[in-house]
Amino acid sequence: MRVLLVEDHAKLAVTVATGLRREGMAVDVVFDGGDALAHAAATPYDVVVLDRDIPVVHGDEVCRRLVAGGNESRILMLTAARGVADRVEGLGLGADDYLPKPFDFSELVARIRALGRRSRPALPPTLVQGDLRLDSARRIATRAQRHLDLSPKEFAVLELLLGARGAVVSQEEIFERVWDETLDPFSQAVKTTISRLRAKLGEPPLIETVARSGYRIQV
Amino acid sequence: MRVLLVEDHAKLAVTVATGLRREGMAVDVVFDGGDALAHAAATPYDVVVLDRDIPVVHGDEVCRRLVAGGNESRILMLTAARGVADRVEGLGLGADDYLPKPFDFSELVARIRALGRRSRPALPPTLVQGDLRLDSARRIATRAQRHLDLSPKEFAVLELLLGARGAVVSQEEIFERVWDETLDPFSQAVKTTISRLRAKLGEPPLIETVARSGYRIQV
DNA sequence: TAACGCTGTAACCTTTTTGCAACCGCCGAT
DNA sequence: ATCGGCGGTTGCAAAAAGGTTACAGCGTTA
Repeated sequence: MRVLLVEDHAKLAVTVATGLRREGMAVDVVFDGGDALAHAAATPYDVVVLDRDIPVVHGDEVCRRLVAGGNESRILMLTAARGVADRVEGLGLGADDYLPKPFDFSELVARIRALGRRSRPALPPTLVQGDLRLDSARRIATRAQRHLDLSPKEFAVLELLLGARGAVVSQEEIFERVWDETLDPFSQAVKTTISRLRAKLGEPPLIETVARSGYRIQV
Repeated sequence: MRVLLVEDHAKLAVTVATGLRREGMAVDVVFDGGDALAHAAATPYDVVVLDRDIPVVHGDEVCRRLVAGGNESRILMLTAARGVADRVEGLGLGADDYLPKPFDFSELVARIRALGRRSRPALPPTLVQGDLRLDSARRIATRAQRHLDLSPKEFAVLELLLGARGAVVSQEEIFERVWDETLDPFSQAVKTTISRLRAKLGEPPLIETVARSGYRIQV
């Protein structure tokens, strides 16, 4: 398990790093956001433990850039915030987890382990395909800078298709992943939703039909 | 995003499920551990939101069995415990995350989203033979950069032949693997399809007939 | 309470797929 | 040379699949 610890309080940093090493992790320590980005770009860390309040580049910004840059490390934010709103905001930045300070050391270890166990997130928070842009977290869709007013079901279907990266997704799979079991399996809901989606997406067509197989996004 | 909500407090369960649905998720609800295991086995959920204190089979046990059984869903434990020890223990069971009750709804949403952001399995490799390319996942066939508009049956037959890498495939085998048993075994469907395929593939010929044996792809 | 947005259903229409059957042509054996 | 066995082609029609739209139920909102 490779860990990058970003923490400007030298004493705390050393204590934590030592503790983590004792738990068998390979830990690198940096003291500001600039170094953090440099290190993360150079080394494939499993987890980046990121204090929010750090010099040069703020923790939030580091987080944003890591995610935007396609870095595959998991991010664990250390935050002084106690309010629920702040915590949610942290996750909204693309962090995979957060831990409010002060924290218990054994909990930090448990959370790093948990993060390291997870497979790669890989899907960036916003899916992009050509001039189409889907912000999954905020539920916002735009095409060619124009805002698309999608219903929840429409959004979910589009998200699924986009996530498949051009692979054909069967009607069955769409049905299984977007609708719950209360709906009749022979329902025509999928094709209706696709139809409505196409209308909202406009020209040129993005959703292609593959006969007897399903649908796919034009690549 | 497909979610299984395991929560025995009916009122809370309904409230949460409704809220999640409004966020565009497909939510199934069950009220005890037994049903939870049954549903999880039958449906590929992205995330299982698991209350710890549920009837029939305890949440911890459900979690353990899901993990042990190789279930690929992510598990988010809901726990009333406030102490660090209990929280750590929850993660130790194999849960991917936990959320102490009472929780803020928007935080639950954020966490489910974070968990569900999983990597797509890599697309299977494209089959290539000379200037012919078959992308099975996207259902796209091209020859010499020219797009071939193949029907599902045609695609399936070509895929089968290509998969054989130049070995002879008998008409019988093609018939068995591409058509279902509802079709008359003496049907001429295979040769018709081969004929149409050849027409679409163009020159030079790719599908060779081996008298009294079957067909094969030129190598 | 009225208006509105979301969503599933049903009815109806268009397009695609596909099996069949009739017909053609090659080739070896008689 | 003729016949018979194979295999190839093609027009056709039925069936299946997919697309569109109006409408109704429902829950929310003004």
